[in-house]
Amino acid sequence: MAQKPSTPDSSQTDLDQRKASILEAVVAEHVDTAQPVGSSSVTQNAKLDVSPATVRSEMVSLERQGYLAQPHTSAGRVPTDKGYRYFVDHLKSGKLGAAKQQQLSEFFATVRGEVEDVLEQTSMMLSKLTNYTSVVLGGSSSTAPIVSVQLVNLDAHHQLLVTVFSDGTVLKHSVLVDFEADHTDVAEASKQLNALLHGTTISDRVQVPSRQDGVATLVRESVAILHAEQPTREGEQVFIGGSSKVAESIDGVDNVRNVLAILEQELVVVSMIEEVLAEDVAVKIGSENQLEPLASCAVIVAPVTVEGETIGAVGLLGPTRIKYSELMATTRSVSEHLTKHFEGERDR
Amino acid sequence: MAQKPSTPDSSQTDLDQRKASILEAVVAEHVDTAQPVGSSSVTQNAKLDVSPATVRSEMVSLERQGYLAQPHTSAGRVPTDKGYRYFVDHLKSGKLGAAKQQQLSEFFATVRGEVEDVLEQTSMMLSKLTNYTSVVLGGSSSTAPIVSVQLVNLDAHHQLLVTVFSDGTVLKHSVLVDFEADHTDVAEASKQLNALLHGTTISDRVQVPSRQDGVATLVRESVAILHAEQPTREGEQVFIGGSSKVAESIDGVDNVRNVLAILEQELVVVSMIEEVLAEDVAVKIGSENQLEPLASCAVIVAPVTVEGETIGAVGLLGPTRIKYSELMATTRSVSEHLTKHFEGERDR
DNA sequence: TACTGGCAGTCAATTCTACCGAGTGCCAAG
DNA sequence: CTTGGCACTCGGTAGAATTGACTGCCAGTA
Repeated sequence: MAQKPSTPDSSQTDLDQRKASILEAVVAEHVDTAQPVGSSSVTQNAKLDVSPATVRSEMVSLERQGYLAQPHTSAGRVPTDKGYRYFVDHLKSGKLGAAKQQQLSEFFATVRGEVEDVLEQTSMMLSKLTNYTSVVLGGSSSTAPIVSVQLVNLDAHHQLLVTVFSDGTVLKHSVLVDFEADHTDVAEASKQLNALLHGTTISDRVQVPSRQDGVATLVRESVAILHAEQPTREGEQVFIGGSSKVAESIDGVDNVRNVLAILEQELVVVSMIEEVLAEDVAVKIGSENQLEPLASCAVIVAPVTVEGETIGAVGLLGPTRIKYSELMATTRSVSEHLTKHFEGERDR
Repeated sequence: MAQKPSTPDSSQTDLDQRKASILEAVVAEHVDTAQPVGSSSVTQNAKLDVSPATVRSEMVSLERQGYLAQPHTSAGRVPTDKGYRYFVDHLKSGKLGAAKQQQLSEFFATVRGEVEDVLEQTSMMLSKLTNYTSVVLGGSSSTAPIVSVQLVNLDAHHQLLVTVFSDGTVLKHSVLVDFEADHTDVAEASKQLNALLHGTTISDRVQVPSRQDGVATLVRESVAILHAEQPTREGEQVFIGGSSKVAESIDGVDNVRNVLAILEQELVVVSMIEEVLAEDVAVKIGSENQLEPLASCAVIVAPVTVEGETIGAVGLLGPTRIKYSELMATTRSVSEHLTKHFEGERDR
């Protein structure tokens, strides 16, 4: 009785038709009710013509394989992370309801302003739309060409480097030098920087003057600082919308506290999202998340891509019992809208 | 028996010595234990040489006057908002513990970087130090003189106005015009703007050209946009540190949710803080807050003032049962440190 | 007159008991 | 392989009893 030869070689990674249906029904109902689901309600909701007893024995098997779990004897079953994973993997990509589609279109038709504002508003909108916490990751150090570079004299030893990119991004950095720079030096350096960098991107390398005078030093320093932007991914912006939803959707004060604490650490959020994207997965369920406090959470992420380059991402954070189909569709749709939005901007 | 002529005319706004001591003891213990406090523990902790019975009758009187409340018969007493208010008003400004003073000094000795970074880090530090949520409000549209103004051509109808202030603040705005502006127009407008605005602040009014050509229009638009900054207080920055602490310190999921929702709305936070500052009060307790969801919260605020002008504020948000003395001292100290920090920067 | 100790009364919180019912596992029959 | 039947388990709920921390009141005392 150790092995069940029900359907040949199907019990390892795949489930037979009926087991799949049962799993699906359990997921659906548990997402809906937040309660463990029993064998009889499965027979009603799944379009299976079998008795509860049959379902029960199947559920025992599903539990052995790790797809379901029992909170305690004489309770119904609850999907495990593995169960959700199977469910998600076998989801035929659902479509977004017309109403929501409409709302999204309206939002993106009316949204205006700086890149940051668009991303922030998107994040808030997404959270309001779904009632979950949203995370929007945007435009790391811009890959757009530089439109203008300017050094501003704060005082003799401190300059401020202000860089404007063609997509409207503005970056600023302190530049410290160990000699006294006067206004004319700074103005001259500014001029040279503009000549040097205008039209380039931060990943382009440029020839810098090697002279040892003040102006040349300023120019070298500034270029170095700008180029240093690239690898560190510093300047990545994170917009979190609806952190209050955490309190609603996650239960257990401790869990809420921990999840909020994670959201506070933007770097952690960035790496979390990047990890999800790196593995080319759109969803991380419960313990699949590296971060232990997220064991009770599901994360859904979709990239925002402009001309083949991933320039950001939009994500949702909720409990594992979440409407995957709908929310995945929403996330994907928002990311597509954003992509279109930014491509539109670029072409103008 | 309707009136108690115990001490002549003292029962209206002020409390006699003993009542004050009792109130203080109740506040102290309730802050500590979160439990209603009974008459006998008051006799032990307050340095009063009276019996519990006496304290009880005094507490009845305090309750009649609205300083204390009973959750139910046969429970101890809890301070009301009015009780806390009295306590706070009669607090001799406490001193900060040496350890915390040390930590603050160290932090401010090592903190570096752009204004935004300093404020953000301060907010995080303050939250970590106190274990409550902190709010740091910073540098509205800078009052510092303008160092440089620049128009950047995004496309024919869209320009980006980048303004750099002497304190390192950078502001950017979209400028839309209904004619086609080419690069030379924009460059010329940029030049004129610099000549016009360099050294002025946004509250200074300047003479703008009245000609109807493109360049003049650009200049007029830009100046108008900058001057519009002042009244709206747009661009006010809010840094919220430790929102996860809300989950710890406020009880009731609904309360947590509501408070978090408020913190999400930055505008609301700004107006809340400004209201506290406007009334020249440092503390708002419970129902004193205009915002209904904050009825269970206390807010402590201190202004950051540079050369007589309020350029920001630092605040703490916690439950009403909070260590007022210590946290007020901490808040004040941080605001002073910030003041010093920015004055130092300005003088450099 | 102001304070005190004593005492009866109140009420939330805790514990316990009993019970219900949803749901299971097992089994023998179809 | 499926099914109905049945005994069993165990969380959740409701009600009763108990506990204990207070209070308010009062009569006695300095």
